[in-house]
Amino acid sequence: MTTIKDIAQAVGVSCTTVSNVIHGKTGRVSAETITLINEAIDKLGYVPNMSARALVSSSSKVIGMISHLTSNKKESIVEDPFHSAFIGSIEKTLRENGYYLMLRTVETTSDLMNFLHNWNVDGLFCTGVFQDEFFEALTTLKIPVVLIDSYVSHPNICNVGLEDYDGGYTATRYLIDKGHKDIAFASPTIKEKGVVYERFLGYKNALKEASIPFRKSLIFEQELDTATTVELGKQLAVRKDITAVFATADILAAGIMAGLRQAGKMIPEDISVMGFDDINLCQLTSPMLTTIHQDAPLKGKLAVYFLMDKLDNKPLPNNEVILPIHLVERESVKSLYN
Amino acid sequence: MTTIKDIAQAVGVSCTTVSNVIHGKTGRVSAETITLINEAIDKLGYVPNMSARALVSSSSKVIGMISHLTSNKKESIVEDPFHSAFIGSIEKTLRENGYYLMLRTVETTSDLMNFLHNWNVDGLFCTGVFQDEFFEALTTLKIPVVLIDSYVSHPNICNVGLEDYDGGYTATRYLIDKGHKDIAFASPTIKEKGVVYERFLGYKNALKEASIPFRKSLIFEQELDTATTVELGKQLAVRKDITAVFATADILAAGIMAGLRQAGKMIPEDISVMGFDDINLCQLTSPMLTTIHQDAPLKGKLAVYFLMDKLDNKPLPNNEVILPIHLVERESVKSLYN
DNA sequence: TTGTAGGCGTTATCAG
DNA sequence: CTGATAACGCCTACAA
Repeated sequence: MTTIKDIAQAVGVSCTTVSNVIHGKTGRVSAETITLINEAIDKLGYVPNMSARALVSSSSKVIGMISHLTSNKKESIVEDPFHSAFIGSIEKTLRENGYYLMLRTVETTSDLMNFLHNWNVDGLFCTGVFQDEFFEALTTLKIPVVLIDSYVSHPNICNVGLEDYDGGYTATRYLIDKGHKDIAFASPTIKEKGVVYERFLGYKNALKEASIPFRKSLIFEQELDTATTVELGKQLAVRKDITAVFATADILAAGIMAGLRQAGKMIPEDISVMGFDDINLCQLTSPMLTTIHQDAPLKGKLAVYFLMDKLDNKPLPNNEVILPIHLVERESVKSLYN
Repeated sequence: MTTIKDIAQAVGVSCTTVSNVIHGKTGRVSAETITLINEAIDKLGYVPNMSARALVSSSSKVIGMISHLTSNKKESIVEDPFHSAFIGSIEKTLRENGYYLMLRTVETTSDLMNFLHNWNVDGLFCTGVFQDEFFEALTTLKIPVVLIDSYVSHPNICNVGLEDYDGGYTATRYLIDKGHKDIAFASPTIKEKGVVYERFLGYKNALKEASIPFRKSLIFEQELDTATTVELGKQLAVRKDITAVFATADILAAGIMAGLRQAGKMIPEDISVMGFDDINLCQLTSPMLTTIHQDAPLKGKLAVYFLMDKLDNKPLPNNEVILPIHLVERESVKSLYN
């Protein structure tokens, strides 16, 4: 392990000078010394020790990506096929900016606090946070926090989100335009201030606009694991009063399609299905899934830019970015007007 | 930030004593002091500063999960739907053992070295490493390295793998038993000492055992992105000399099925398809995909156990774990004997 | 049973 | 232009 001291000795200067050169505080160092030092750094293979830096500067270059494990749910953030798509993007962008990514699952608020203190974490990403005690804790932090896919807002906190309401509206409206009136809404638990809630609102409003009465009996909330979603599909198959299903996630939609098929239904002939996210899966199902597209890598990138700006204390016009969605028409929806 | 010093002052003892209590070196501390210290720790909310510890102890509790970006490929580890499945498992197990996970993509060997030195990284996970300069670098490290899904071995390095040969053999054998003789093999580039190579060997040997001549023209190597895999399916559709396809990854198999279908082929009536991995997707395609199952979370867990043992300097009987595979029969393969 | 002191690698402050 | 020196929080001999 080459240290600053080693470089200093090799060149015959003090640690201070070396440190200054490393940090480009080159104003008061002779050009000659600079090259000498840089050569030594190359030759001896000096690499900064981040722990030492963190210790002395109270900035660690560590960014945490937090997965908040509520209650009994055992799955962590990376297991969600959609979220995992932008973690790669986040790591990349972070790296390009000289930061390091720690993945961490926390169960309680104090788990989080401990983690933060352990490493002097500089900033945080969290997904799927709701209005609860955990969120309250987040707002009290003195480090920048970027929430992804959350509908809780606070002056201390940035949000990177999606036109979820629009997504829900667009999807439902599309089904209505195709002549559907009996449209089921399938999703994980609809929590207030959550993404799903917004999409639900979009669904409801599209219905309302078309003067289609909202029916509670067409709302299906359940977990996203394959077995459950397939089961839901089977359940839906016996309902005579449904011509279309809008699922708020592609994996959910795909599971429903599988269940429907297993129950002998044809898609879209017997029943139409729409998804949300536009993950690869949409092009692999049969029929291919019509869905609402969102750009996961871009989301990750923007989240990082946001965090970087906050870390640089740049004044931000607002603390929210909303990414657009658009509909991708494939084969899983049938027009009733034929 | 409460420090050890604060605790010491609060209780009226020295830092040493506090440190000793924290580390359970309780042999030479009075019971009374111990409780006093523990109370203070609770009350003042002391959390160890890992940077400081790392600095002084040359062990950082940081474990790196390395994604090696070869050449022009831009995708990182977490974007692979299969690999991402066990990162969650790795983080969890690591956390339970007091370690922290840093995700990092490196392009060159020196990227890796820098990262390692930056944080005094205690141990490493890498996936998909081949016999190359990067691997050579790995073998020279003084920290434990656990390779996942790699067929390069070295005394300094641990491997967590799969019965890949067996998987290839079992899949092919299954197809043969169903009466297939013209079996295509689809995979990413077959690199020597890679997982895919082993599966390929299994394929070849199953053929040989059944006295079916190996034909180079039935081997298809390409990228795993959706567009390419679908394209391959279409390509396969026009080949009259193929009755079955064995794909070394479910995403590949699913893409092929989609392409086949788009070209008007029925699965498994016209052509049978087998996958590998048994990800959720297998139950969502139509028909559901017959595949070779492997246990991703277990793989992650075992990888961590391996690393922990190495870090504890436990003598290991051998530096390799091979997880078993088994065939999962679904609907994508047709018997030719009907 | 407990305390003192030195040092890990770095940066910042303040002199020269 | 450059160099001591202290400090960050922690651990570990060694002393007491």
